[in-house]
This record gives sequence, C-alpha cells and structure tokens, in this order.
Amino acid sequence: MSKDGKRERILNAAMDIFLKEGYDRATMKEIAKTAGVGKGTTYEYFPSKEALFYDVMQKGFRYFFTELSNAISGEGTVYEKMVRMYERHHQIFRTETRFRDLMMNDFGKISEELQVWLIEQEQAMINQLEEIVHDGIESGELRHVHPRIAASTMLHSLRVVYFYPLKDGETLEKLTEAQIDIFFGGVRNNVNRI
Amino acid sequence: MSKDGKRERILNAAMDIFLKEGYDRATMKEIAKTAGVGKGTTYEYFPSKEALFYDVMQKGFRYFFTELSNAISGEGTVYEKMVRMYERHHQIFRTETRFRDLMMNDFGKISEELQVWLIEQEQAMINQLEEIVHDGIESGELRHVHPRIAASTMLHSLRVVYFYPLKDGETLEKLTEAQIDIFFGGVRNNVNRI
Amino acid sequence: MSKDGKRERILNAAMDIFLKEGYDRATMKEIAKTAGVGKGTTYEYFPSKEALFYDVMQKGFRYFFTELSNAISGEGTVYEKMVRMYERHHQIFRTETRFRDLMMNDFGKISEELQVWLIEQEQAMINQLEEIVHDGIESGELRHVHPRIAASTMLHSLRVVYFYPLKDGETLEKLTEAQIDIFFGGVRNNVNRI
Amino acid sequence: MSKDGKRERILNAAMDIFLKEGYDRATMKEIAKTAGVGKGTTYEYFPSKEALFYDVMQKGFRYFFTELSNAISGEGTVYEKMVRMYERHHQIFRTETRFRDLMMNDFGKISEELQVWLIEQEQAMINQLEEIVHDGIESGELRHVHPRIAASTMLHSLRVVYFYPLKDGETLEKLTEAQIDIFFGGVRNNVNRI
DNA sequence: AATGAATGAGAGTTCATTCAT
DNA sequence: AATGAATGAACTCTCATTCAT
Repeated sequence: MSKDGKRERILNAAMDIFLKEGYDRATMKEIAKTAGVGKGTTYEYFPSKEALFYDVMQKGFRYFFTELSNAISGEGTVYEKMVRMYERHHQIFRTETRFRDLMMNDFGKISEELQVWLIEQEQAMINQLEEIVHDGIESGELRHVHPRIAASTMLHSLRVVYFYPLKDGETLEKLTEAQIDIFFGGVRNNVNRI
Repeated sequence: MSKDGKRERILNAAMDIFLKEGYDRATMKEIAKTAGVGKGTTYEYFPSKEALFYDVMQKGFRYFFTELSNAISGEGTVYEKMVRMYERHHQIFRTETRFRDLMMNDFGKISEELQVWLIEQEQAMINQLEEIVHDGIESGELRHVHPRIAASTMLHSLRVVYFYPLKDGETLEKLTEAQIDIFFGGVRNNVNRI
Repeated sequence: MSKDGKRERILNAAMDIFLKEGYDRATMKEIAKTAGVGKGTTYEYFPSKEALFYDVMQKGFRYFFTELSNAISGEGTVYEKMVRMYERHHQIFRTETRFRDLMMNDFGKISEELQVWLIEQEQAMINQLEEIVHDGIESGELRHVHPRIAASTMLHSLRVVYFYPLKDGETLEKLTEAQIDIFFGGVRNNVNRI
Repeated sequence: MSKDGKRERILNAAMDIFLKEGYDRATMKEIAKTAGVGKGTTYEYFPSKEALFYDVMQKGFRYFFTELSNAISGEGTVYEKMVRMYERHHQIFRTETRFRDLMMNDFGKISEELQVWLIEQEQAMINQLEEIVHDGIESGELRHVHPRIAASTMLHSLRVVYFYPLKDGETLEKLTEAQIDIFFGGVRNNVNRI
C-alpha cells in the first residue's frame, strides 16, 4: 500500500534520463522530477547516483540477456535458433528503443564492478552460443569453423541493425534474412569450385 | 613563430584527455596543462569545450576512415582487400589503442552535427565496401549476397576484436583468419549438399 | 504504560550521540535509533533538535554542578572541602568521560538562553565557593586572599585534569594532591623569608 | 600586484565566520561574501573547507603561543615572567577578542592532524614553563612543588579571565595581581604555623 | 501516541568560461 | 597572442522536519 511502486518509478525515470542524457549529464533532480518524487526520496531507495545507475544497467541488461538466452534455448537447428535470436532481438529494439542507447553509451562511466558483471554476462552468452555452434558442428549442420569466434560473430552481428539505415523497400525481416544468409552461407561463390 | 603548432598540441592533448576521461570528466585545465599552454589559450583556438571535442573526434575518425579506405583501395580480390582492411585495422588498434574507446564511448555526448557527419562517414565507407562486394559478385568471386548488408557486416565485424578475449595460443592473426573464413565460407556445412 | 520512560530514553540517547558527534553532526535519526523509538517520536517529546540539545545540556550540567555542590557542602575545613570536590570531580570524569567533551565543545552551538543559564549556574557555584573561602579566611585557615578570585581559581583548576597527560608513575590522586598543594601553599619559597 | 592579499582576506573572513558560527555552521558562501570574493575563489586558495579551517586555526594559535612564549623568555624571576605572561595574555584578549572563542570552541571538529599539532604546541608551552619553574626551585625562588603541575596550573589559570565577570571597581590588572598572588603565596594562612 | 516515508533547503565542491593584464 | 585568477551556475548528497497512517 505504502509501496505504490515508488522504487520502480524512480528506476524507470532513471533509465529514461540516463539514456537521454548519459550518466554524467543526468541529474538526480531531473530523475526525481520525472519520477514524480522529491529529490531526497531517490536517496531513500538508492544510496547514490552511481548505485542507481548500477541498478538501472543491471535491470536493462539482465532483461536483454535473458531474452536472448531464452530465444536460443530449446529445440531446433542452429539455423532456427539464430533466427529466433534475431527475431527476439529485433522485437526488443523495436518496442524498447532505449536499449540500443543503453548498450552503446556510457561504458566508460560504469563502475569497475558493473563492467566486470557485464563482461561476465556477455561471456556467458557467448558460451551458450559456442555450445550451440559446437553441437551444430557435431551434428554435421555446420562445418568445422572456430566455435568461439563463430559464436562471437553471431552475437555481435546483432549490432549491425543499430547502424543499418533501411532503404526503400527494405525491412527488418529482409535485413535479418540477408544477415543470416551471409553468416550461414558465407559470401564466397562455391559453385565454380566443384 | 606564433604558430608553432600550438593548435595541434592542444588537439593532441585533448584527444589524450578525452580518451582517458571521457567528455564530461575531461577538464579544460588538464587539457591545457597537457598541451603545455595556459588555460585561456585553448579558448584562442577553440571557442568551447564542445567545439574542441568536435574537432578531436573529426580528426580521429577522419584518420580512421582514411586508413581503412586506403586499405581496400587498389588492386586485388575482395578477399585480399578484406585481409588488408583487417590488417590495417588491427595495426591501428594495436598502436593507437585509444581509438577503441573513441569509437565505443561518448556517442551520446557528441553534437547532433557531429553525429550526422559520423554517420555520413560510415555510410561512405559502407558505400565503398558495397561497390567492392558488387564487383566481387560480378567477377564471380562472390555469390549473390545482398551487397549492402554484406558490406555492413564486413565493417562491423571489425568490432568483434574489441570484445574477444584471446585465449591461450590464440593470436590476433588467427582471430582475423577465422573471422574472414567465416565471412567468406559461412558456417553451413555444404559437403553433404553436393 | 505510554509513559515507559520514553522521554528519558530519548534524552539519554541524545546525550550519547551529541557527545560522540557534536551538535551539528548528530542526527535525529541516529538519536531515535539509539533510543529505540521512531524518528517522529522524538518530535512528540521535544519540539526541535535545538530544544532537545538544550534539555540534554541542562540535565548534564545540573548533575555536574549538583555533585560538586554537594561535595563542598557539609562540615570540614576549606582544605577538606576542596579535596572532596576534586575527588567527586575525578569520579565523575572517570565514570562519565563524556562530560569532559560536553564541557569543552559545542559552546558556540548552544542558544543564548542556555549560555545565560550556564553562566548563572557557574556563578552560583563560584558564589558557594566564595562563601567557603570567606569563612576560611574568617576562621584563620586561609590568609587574606581575594575570595572571589580564589573561588574562581579553585573551580577552574579542576580543568587542568582535562589536559594533563599523566606520565609514568603519576596518578590522578597524585595530580590532585600536587594541585591542592600548590593552591594552598603557593609556589613561593617562604622558608628564607622568616 | 595581482596578489592584493586575497588569500589574507579570505583567511580573515574565515576566522570571523568560523568564530561567529562554529565550524559546521560556517558556510563557504558566507566566508567568500565576507572576504568580498566569489565562492569559487576560496577554492583557488584553499583546497577545502577543512583545509581553510586548519590554516585559520594554525595562524591563530601560532600567534597566541608565540606571544606567550616571548613573554616568558628573557631575564627575570619566575614572578616577573608570570606577570609578563599575564599582561601579554590580557593584551591579546582585549585587542583580539576573537581568540577567546577560537580557543573555546570546535575542539571536536578539528582534524586529527590539527589536534595533534595543537597538543604539541601546548605541551611545548608547558615544557618551557616547567623549565622556568625548575630553575625557580633551583634558585630558591620557589619551594619544592611539582614543576610540571605548577607549569600546567600556570598556563591554565590564564583561562580564568575568560569566565570571570569583573565587578564594580575590579580591573583586569587587579584580577591579575590577585591571581598571581594566589599562585605564588597559596591560600593557606601560614602565620599561625610558625 | 507512534511512526517512517517523503521532502526541499542548503551544504561543499567543480569547472567552463571570461577578461584584465 | 597568451595567460591564469576569478567567478557562479550547477552538481551530488544530507538531514531536520512534516504528516498521513
């Protein structure tokens, strides 16, 4: 009753402001105002600006990585899993456009502790993908590529979408399809080689 | 005499400090001190901190893109050009490790104008790569992939190196080789298909 | 039932915290927590932090002066009374070390009203001592010194103990003895004078 | 020329405000305003509020102890030296009334470092007085009192003046005379003893 | 009567920018 | 042209006090 989600409101407001302004330019005053609480109230829920940022980032990234992880879990070929990962990724970035910025900015500002946590999360993600690539090679679906580099390439290729400006007639779906096509088939023309 | 490269020294000092501290935490005082000039002097050459940052970023990125552009110019197959691009990229990042951060951080801090300029530069780069991919398809070296997405993938795959933690026995050269192998050959096992 | 000495507990907690932290650094939150009551409850018993401090100081000084006053009341020579005063004073400072700080610090913080009260208390104390000195002179125990200055000197000589660092073999008892010896006998060598 | 004693002005303003308000209540804003400089300017000369306070206290106490030390140096009997010390002390407190407060307040606020320094200064002062007492005993001017306690008593007896409210007809000179009389002759009536 | 969540005034401090020299 | 002393706006954070429950 007394709770009325004030912590959550501050967290959301903080994400808004941090994304709009970046860590250093975001002010506690504006965050509080956006959350509709007094300036001092933010300090009732978070001991400092840095701690608030930490929680915002964790919340954001945990959601992001959990979603991707879920997408590649379960049954299916490597191909199918990659399609699912791309689709989920695109969904997130279409509905939660803020994550794009969250992932691009303020990496230098975040605390050592958070940096470590973030790298761990990313490595865990790559580990999961590496396993999938490994299994794909064993099953004969994939050729003998370097599993970890393939996994790393897969994960980071998601980022292409951040920068690719869709031209007339192009859609996110087509972009995805083309990206996956290149990742799986490569760009080399093998026809003549046979 | 009065020229004595003072502007250049400020620019270099600013790059040092901006990279070390990030935009907001960098101070004009430290930049001036590093450049060996008075604090007021920086304002003789650059009207504001933001303008200085703008020039620093332009200088940095111009160098970066020029080098990549040179690497993929001239004769050779697409494969050879990609190898040259990777090599040049790695050289830059090995000797000028600061660029990594320059490219990863402070994107939110830069002015609208600079953002636009940066995207233009990147698009120009992608255009150049797209042309190369296009020619590669024409010549039969590459299969009929989406030229622009292939170009975009090529460019962004360079970033994998930022995050990939080299394990025992792995080298940047091996990493490059494996990345190019995946990009050209894809991950799919075609053996069974013939 | 509702009484349950809550006021007393707050008062004691406040003394603890004020002595430990000084007026400005003491917080109502910590006082309330130490007293085992809610923060708002302190305001049920004391209208403000300053009022609470006022009451704490009065309580402390009243105790202090009452004890000293009792020590010098009753029968005995001036010498015996001074010994009793010193002994009581040392007892207090040994068991209630906090008083030392209470008397040394935060004089600037206290309200005008309290300052006046404090001076009154001290003057009352000196009046009492002055009477004793006066009687001592009348009885022939003391020579014709200035009664009020002697009284003042007596009272303030108690403070020496605050600053005197006991060396090896020295005790509070010895210090007392030596102080009283000087106060009564003076430092001048009278032997040759006779 | 550019100096124009701004540092000194800040130091003086700080002493004023610290004495008027105490350490915690004194604000840098008011100090700056009193000094007639901008708020930021104080930080050009002193790195922090605490550092400023430190310098203010050192300046004040150094002056105080130097004056007392000078007063008791040179030729003369112990009696004459004590008279000189009292006279100098009274002069200071009559012309620089602020020192009185400087010495009574904020002992709890001062940094560990400054506390140590202050105790050192006081001990040095007592050492000097102890030597004088010692010589006085050797020369036969004084009887065999405890030299260190006598020295300590001498120094602290100066404080009586802070609290003694002069009555009609009483003067600082008379007060001094009476104090010294008691210190040298004691309060005991020796007449009957012979 | 008792509470603690909520608040905002105000603290110390930083630093881009100005400007007299 | 070159400087750095001077500045004040704006930052994070604290805490006495209020008030709905």
